[in-house]
Amino acid sequence: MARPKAFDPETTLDIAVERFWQHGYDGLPIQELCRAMGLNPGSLYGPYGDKRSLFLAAFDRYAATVSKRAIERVLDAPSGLAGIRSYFAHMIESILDGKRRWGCLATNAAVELAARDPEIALKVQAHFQRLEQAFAAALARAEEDGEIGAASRGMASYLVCMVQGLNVVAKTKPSRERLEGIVAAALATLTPGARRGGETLQ
Amino acid sequence: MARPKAFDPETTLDIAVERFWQHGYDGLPIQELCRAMGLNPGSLYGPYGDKRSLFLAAFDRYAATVSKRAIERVLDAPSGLAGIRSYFAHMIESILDGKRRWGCLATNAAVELAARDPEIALKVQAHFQRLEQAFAAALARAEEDGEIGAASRGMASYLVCMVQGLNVVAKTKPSRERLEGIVAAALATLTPGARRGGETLQ
DNA sequence: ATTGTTCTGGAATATGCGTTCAAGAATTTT
DNA sequence: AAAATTCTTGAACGCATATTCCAGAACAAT
Repeated sequence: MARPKAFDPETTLDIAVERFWQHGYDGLPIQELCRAMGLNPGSLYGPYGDKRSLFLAAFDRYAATVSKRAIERVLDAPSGLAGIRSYFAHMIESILDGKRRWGCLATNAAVELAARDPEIALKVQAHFQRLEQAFAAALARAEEDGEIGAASRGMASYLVCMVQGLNVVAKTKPSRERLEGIVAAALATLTPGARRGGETLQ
Repeated sequence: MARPKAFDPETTLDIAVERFWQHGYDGLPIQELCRAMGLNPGSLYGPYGDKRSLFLAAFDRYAATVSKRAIERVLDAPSGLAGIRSYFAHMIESILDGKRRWGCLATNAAVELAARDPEIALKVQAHFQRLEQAFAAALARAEEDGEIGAASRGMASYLVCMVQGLNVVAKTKPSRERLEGIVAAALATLTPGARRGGETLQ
C-alpha cells in the first residue's frame, strides 16, 4: 500500500544492541548509530522512536537473544553443576575472544543508567531475576542428584553477583589464567569437598 | 601576593567525588558540578583544568580517601579473616545506608569509561590491584594463623571480583537479607569446613 | 595608597547532539 | 496511468553542554 522499508528492523536492532553494548548509552551519539545501522535519522526515528526508546528496544532484544541463549546454557546441560560450569566457561571464552570484552549490556546499563532511569532499573532487575532463577533451578537439580551438598538460599543470587563481578573485571582485559582462577575459586563454594587450588575449570 | 582563593580545593574536590560517584561522568553536566561545588566555571577551570582532568583528580582523591580507608579495614583487623569479613560487612552497611547506594566510583568508571579512556583504565586497574594486594595479605595471614586452609592463587582476585559484583548488584537496591546471603555464600569458599546455609555474616 | 597579581562572577561562544522537517523516491491501489 | 501512501535523504533546528573571556574585586607588596 506504500513504499516498503529498505531494511529489516530486527537486523538493524541487532546492530544497535552491539553498539550500545560496546559504547554505553551516553557514549554512543545517535549520529554514529545511524552510520553503523546504515540509516538516516528520519528512517530511525520513525520505527524506533527517540534514543531512549531505541535503547529500551535494544535491551529487550539483548534479553531475548544473547541473554536467552546464555541462560539456556545453564538449563540444557547434562547436569545441574555442568550447566553452571558451562555458563562460566562460555563467559570466559566470550570475554577473551572479544565478543564480551565490554562486559554485558545489562551490567553496563545497571551501572550507567539504573540510578537515573527507573524503567531501565526494572528491566535490569528482571534480567538479574531470570538469571538467578536459572541458577536456582540448576542448583536444585545438582542437589537432587547429589552433585553438591545442601545449597544455601543465597547461592543463586551469589552466582548472579559473581557474573556481574566478572563483567566488571572484563573491562580490565584480564588474562585467561586470571579469569579461570576467579571462576575456580567461585565454584569451589559449590563443591566444598573437592580439591582446592590449582584445579582448572573443566 | 594576590587575591587568595575563596574555597579549599580539596574540600570542593570531595564534592566532585561525591557527584561523579552518584551520577557518573557523562551523567553529570559541569554546570551542575559548579552549582554543587559553589563555584563558577571560571573558578573551576583554573585550578582543575577541563572536565576530564577534574574527573581524574576526583578519582585519585577517591582512591586516597574512601578507598584507602576501606582497604585499611582489611589490614587493620585482629585477624586476616576478620579483616575480610569486616570489609564486606562494612560494604553491606554502606550499600544499605545510602553512602554506597550507587556502587563504587572505581566500578562505575570501569564500566562507563575504561573502554574508551586508557588512562582511566589504568587507574581502575591500579585500584583493583591495591584491593587485591590487601586481600592477598589478609589471606596469607589467615592461612598462617590456621583460620583457613591453603588459599588458592585465584582467591584474592576472586574477592575483588566479588566486590565488583556487589557494587553492580547494589544498583538494584537489594535488601539486607539478600546482601548478607550473597556475602555469606562468597565467604563460605574461604572456610570450607564451616557450617553452610543460614549462617549470618557476623 | 598604589600597583601588581590572582581570583571571582557571569555572560558569551562554540560545538556536539537529539530531533524534526521538507522534498523527492518507491511502492500499491484504483 | 494516476493517486495515495509511506519511506528515504540530508539538511536544518534548537538545545544542552563544555569551555573561554573579560570586567571587576580582593589581597600582597612596596
